[in-house]
Amino acid sequence: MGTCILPQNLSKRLIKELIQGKEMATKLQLMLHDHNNKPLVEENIGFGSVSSSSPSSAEELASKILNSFSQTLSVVTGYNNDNTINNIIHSNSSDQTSQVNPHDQASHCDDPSSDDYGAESKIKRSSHGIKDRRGCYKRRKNSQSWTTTVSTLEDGQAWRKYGQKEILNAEYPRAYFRCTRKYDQGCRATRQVQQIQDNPKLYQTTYIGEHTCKNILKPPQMIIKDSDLDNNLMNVITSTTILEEVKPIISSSITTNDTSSLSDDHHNKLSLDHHHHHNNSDHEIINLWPSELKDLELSDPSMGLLSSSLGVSASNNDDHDIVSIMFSFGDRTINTTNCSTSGTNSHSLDMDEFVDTSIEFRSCDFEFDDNNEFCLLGSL
DNA sequence: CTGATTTGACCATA
DNA sequence: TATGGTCAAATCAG
Repeated sequence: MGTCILPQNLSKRLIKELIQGKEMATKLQLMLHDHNNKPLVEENIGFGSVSSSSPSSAEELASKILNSFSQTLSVVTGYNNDNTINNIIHSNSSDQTSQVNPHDQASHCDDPSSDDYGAESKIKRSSHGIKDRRGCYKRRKNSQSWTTTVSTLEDGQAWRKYGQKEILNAEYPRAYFRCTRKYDQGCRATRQVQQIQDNPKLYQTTYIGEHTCKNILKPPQMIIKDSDLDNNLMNVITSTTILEEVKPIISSSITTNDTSSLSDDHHNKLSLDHHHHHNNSDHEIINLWPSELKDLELSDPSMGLLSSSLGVSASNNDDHDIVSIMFSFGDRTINTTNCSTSGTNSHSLDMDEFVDTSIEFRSCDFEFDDNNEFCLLGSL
């Protein structure tokens, strides 16, 4: 697989929408400010026992939304300028990592009774005289795989380590992980992790196969209807602006032309994941937040990491392009949609789920009028 | 044959 | 008890 390239029309649409999102966030910030000519402050904004860096006011929240838009915009524009996301290497070609395919197997171990991952039947070879079936596996070929360089072993997914091996000409051993749902759900996703020789603080992680289990925590997803985009999409844009806590653990390096955007006052680190999920024939669904965040939230749901994310989705077909951006905070979401059809544009910012006892955004809509001006419908 | 990958049993920990 | 790491052994693949 080659370098991911966002199609130009889609990237333009994406950037445009991000700009509009940024403008909306700016106006939202102003609105919150103008309400009483001073920032609104809520004692309880619904983050539970938030950490010190969680937003403590609607204004701060708006500010962070704005910042997230800015950061995401920087990444998108930077990415599309030179396409240098070096830490994501798509590979279906053969390297030292074996490529695997669930349906392309040949093994003498095709004992029907061994199907469905019955390995956990706990039959002890010693007590039953049954031949040890260790290592009796089905190596797969041509399965989708991708390699990324990360600074942590955590990726938010449930892996179980099943092996470690010294690799020839490599200073560090390679660790093998499988999905914890392998046996109860037959999920065949695996990953391999190996410290990078030149920089042991970084890990080269190779994901092999896709998760087919349902219990893994899934991020918001980008759905690309145009199957032609399959191989050349930048698939994840995640901003962690809101999540100051996770800065130390998110340091997947991203190279863009706009390096300043990655080292601003907020020290925001951005992480790109590449997790394709081909759910059906013509949709590509892409995870939108770094898996590091998922894991962190699992360990401490009060952090609200999963729900503090900027999702960007785009779809593209013959009739129209749709780009939507969704913010969610806890159980509240802001979804912006830009639908362009045959030269007409409409924009809306739906906040119907943005319900909070403190800020009461219930049933209010934001829209762009004919002049493309942002306006508020309903009332706070 | 050799190196890489996976299994299964065992063990540690929460 | 459930979950996950360790590791020797079995097996795959070149």
